[in-house]
Amino acid sequence: MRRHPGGAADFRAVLPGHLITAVRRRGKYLWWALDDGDAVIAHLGMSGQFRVNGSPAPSLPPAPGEAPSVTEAIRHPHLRIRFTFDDGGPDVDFLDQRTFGGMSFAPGGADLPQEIAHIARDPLDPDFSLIAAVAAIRHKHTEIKRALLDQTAVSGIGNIYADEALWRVKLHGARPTEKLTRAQGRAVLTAAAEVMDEALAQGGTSFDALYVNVNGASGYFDRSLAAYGQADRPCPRCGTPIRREPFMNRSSFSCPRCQPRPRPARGH
DNA sequence: AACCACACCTGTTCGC
DNA sequence: TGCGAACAGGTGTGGT
Repeated sequence: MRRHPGGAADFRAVLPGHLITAVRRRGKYLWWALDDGDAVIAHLGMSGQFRVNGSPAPSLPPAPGEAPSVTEAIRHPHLRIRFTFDDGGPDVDFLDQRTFGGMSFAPGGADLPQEIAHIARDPLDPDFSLIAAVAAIRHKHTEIKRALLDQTAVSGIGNIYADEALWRVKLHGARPTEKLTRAQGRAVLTAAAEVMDEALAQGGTSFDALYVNVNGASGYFDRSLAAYGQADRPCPRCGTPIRREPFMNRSSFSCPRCQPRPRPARGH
């Protein structure tokens, strides 16, 4: 509840009596649209997950002094919020190990919460405009990978899918956006959409208990990654060992041969 | 206005 | 064996 004004007590107080009428997303944000026009926003951050109660998870006894939960259901060490419904449906749990994720209540936010309005549509959104996204990226004065991670031109792309998309179109992430051709812009965004499509078909990327669907199942797209996390392993295209470079306090992975660094811009 | 470094987090792995 | 450092990374914020 770090971002919810009023904190946990207020969040708990405003929810009862609402009916969820739709579930929507914008980039990596999700929200429940409520019948009176309000919304319940969620972002999974790095390690957040929604779980439908009854799905397998490591169990833990109630904390000392705490009564057993009403449902006698899963007590998970990273359980942060439990939603119960009076229509008899299963509980929904919000779990988060590293707490980069969170939830908040957004009055009037059913269509699009104002705190999310700056997030662009993602490539899988039915209303995504490739033309507009390419124009927005080329308009920026930065490097292509930074533009991909910045969610205001195109959303939904994180460190993994940025590296995979750049590898597919043979571009180094340090390429300046203002010198990117429209064709290159279209190509990298199309590649990003394809990577995300393929990853979704396999249930997501990480084979790890942190990254699961509402039923607790993990994906296995990590076996298909060409560049990300593949340092010193051969590029699937040319065999050159994949390189790892520090980038914004994290890492970038690329093929030194397929994705040569751009020449440093020369002053005149 | 636009861009960028940084804080926020916890659990795991690595090096000494 | 033990301990601290490094690492994983999305986003809001404050500084430039």
